[in-house]
Amino acid sequence: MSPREKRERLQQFEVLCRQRGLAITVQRRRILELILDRRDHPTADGVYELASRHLPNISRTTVYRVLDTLVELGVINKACSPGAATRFDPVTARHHHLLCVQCEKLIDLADSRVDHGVELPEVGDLAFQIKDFCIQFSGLCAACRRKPARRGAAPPKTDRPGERRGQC
Amino acid sequence: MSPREKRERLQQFEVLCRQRGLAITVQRRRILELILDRRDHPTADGVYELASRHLPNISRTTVYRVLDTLVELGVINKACSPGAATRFDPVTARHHHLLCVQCEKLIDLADSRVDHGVELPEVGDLAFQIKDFCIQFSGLCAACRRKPARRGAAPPKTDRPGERRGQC
DNA sequence: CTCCGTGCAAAAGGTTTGCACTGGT
DNA sequence: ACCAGTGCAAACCTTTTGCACGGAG
Repeated sequence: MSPREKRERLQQFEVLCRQRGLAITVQRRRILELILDRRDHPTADGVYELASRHLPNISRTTVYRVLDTLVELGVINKACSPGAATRFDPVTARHHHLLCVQCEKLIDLADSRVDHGVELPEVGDLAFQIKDFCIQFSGLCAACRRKPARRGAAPPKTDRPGERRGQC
Repeated sequence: MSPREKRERLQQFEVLCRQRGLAITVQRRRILELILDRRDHPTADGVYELASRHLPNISRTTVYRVLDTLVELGVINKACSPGAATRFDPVTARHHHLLCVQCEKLIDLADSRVDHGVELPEVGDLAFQIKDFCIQFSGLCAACRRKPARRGAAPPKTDRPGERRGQC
């Protein structure tokens, strides 16, 4: 990530913290910086490794908690693992998923019109051989739309379209 | 799933087992049946719960092993969790992922042309409010294309396109 | 009859929680 | 000075592994 973009992201992070009354601690700042420098989707443990170099006394617990916070602020995203445990799907034909970002319910979507427009990307330079794809739509399920908010989460903001909430 | 389709799937399962010299055990058959009846993406533990009703002495270990086997046979799919641990992504703008089904490397794909064709599905009946989406392309990364196969996996079959290998 | 598959127990990750102390605000 | 945030340890949950027995081929 470019130094300029990185600076902007850090600034955005501080603004969000102040908005929500969250402290801007060394740990939060440093961990965010570390992740912004990465393009390889580190695991929590990987982040801990990296963070340890800068903050020798940091604990894994803190790393987990900070990552959670950063995800809630929306400055980073979780990749994969909507729930803790792996889930299994009897449908092996191509289909897509609706993931509720609140209760993490996973719903099959058998609408084949959806993916007709998807063109396989050109990945010649990556030498990646694509075999299939799956689209994950994220949002709120019927039940969660009725419930106002979840514990500890931000107050219900206006739903700016384009705002990123899902994880993938 | 319709009784007819279910019967077909079970038959396909038995054929695949015989092809690969795998035993058709009560546990494998029953667990497959259970999952075919579900549309709610049960976790391994959920499957264990269900299976326990029919096979009181079954162990969690077996459930895990059977699920693995069924996924390798291709009669069910894993949903989510390419790796054991959650991974974090500094990129919060919409982008997509290339997932290597062998080494489980996750690569960002910033090709916005890809998703221009995606039309949001009609989910009025589900009352699901879609906020965003993410496409996961699965296949083989450059490194794994060079390596022949992985431990214990099926021998390198011809790559029929349309064959489903990825998990999502 | 021969192994593959199972069950049990124990270990190995990954993540969360309770509690006391420390450092931002 | 107050309280959110941290560090430590222990608990917890999910998954994997080693080993001996039993049943499918």
